[in-house]
Amino acid sequence: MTNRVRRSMPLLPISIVMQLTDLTARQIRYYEEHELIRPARTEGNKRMFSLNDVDVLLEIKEYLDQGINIAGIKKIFDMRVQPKLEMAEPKTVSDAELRQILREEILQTRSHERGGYRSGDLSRFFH
DNA sequence: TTTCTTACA
DNA sequence: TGTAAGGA
Repeated sequence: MTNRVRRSMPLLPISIVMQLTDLTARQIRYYEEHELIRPARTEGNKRMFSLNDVDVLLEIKEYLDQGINIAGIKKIFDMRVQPKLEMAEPKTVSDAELRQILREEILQTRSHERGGYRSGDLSRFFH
């Protein structure tokens, strides 16, 4: 049996994954909704996670700490699976694109966290 | 008891 | 995201 198969084997119930990742059940289910992970289901519809899922969740947590939102994480993960079709200049292009995306996402997140009061001030005059 | 879905705060 | 409700 390959390690690849081993890591993809659904063995953990959500309670264990919660302890392993320090994430709440709510968060884990939320990330599944956004297709960041695809846990298997038992006959009773219970989620069963693989070691692979745990790694992904830990990665998600790190990006979250860095202020990147779900949309940004999705893009990052998509790029990882789809390295890229056309690459005349491999590293150069990929790096530039990744930085570009990360920059946009970070700015987007900041506006979500504290940009509120700015539009709030203006909205008073439109009320 | 644990987990699930849905939905509201 | 947290939490409550109601079912499996």
